[in-house]
Amino acid sequence: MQDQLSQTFSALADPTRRAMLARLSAGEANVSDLARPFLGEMSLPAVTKHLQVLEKAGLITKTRKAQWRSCKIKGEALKDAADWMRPYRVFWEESFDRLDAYLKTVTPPAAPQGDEHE
Amino acid sequence: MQDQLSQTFSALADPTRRAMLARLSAGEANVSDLARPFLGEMSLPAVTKHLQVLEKAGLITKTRKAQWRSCKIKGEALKDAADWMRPYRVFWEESFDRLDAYLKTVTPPAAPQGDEHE
DNA sequence: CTTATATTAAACCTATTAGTTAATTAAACG
DNA sequence: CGTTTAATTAACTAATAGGTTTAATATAAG
Repeated sequence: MQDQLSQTFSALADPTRRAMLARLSAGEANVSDLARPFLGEMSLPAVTKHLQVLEKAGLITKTRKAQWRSCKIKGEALKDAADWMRPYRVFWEESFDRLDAYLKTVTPPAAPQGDEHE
Repeated sequence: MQDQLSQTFSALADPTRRAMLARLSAGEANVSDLARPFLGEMSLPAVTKHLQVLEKAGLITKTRKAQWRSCKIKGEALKDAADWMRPYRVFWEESFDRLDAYLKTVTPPAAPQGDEHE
């Protein structure tokens, strides 16, 4: 079994599943509701599988109401993923240019002439 | 070929690749440097492949210096991933409980956008 | 009890992924 | 030139992902 973070990123690496999360961000929905936009492109069992991936990744929870399963976003796994990303913000923010210049003084690029590295 | 965001999340869904990015956040490094911590667990070609995944996902760039390839983090793809996540913050912040109660009574004003579905 | 509805499970197929080893390219250097 | 060093490509394998269709389960409703 994969580590939690890998499972989370893996679950997010599919446009169908991201669309499902987007739908769920508007509120709970059962499987049929979530399936509707995709039934032209894939079968219901395929939708079930996508939801199982989301559930195993901890991105949603399902609760049973009669014969319907109501799905709901669960924030923790998303938080863990966002937390992992946070330290990398410096690489896309304006401060990056200064950081980049700094890193070039601390870790100089390999010199062309037989300069050994570490 | 997958959409950009899926490729990015997919690239992040592996602990080896995340460790490589972590190493690169400390500054540029060539393939051998990046490989060193993993050579007990996997071969050099395996490392090359991981770096190719990161490069295709736009998470790093490689520049050639003599016979070394210097790898460097490229922020944009990470930014796109972080941007996708941002609207979901409400689901793991303290305000969530109140927001959740609110969502149950009303159609929400600012739902995160789903992907175009190809 | 029977049937309809909502959802999942089982069995299967194909493409992709992550790894391997062996061979190849490319540059630097004696 | 021939060798060493850095890294990639090629060819292969095993496991996983994402889809299918058919069958099963569980609840509600007649």
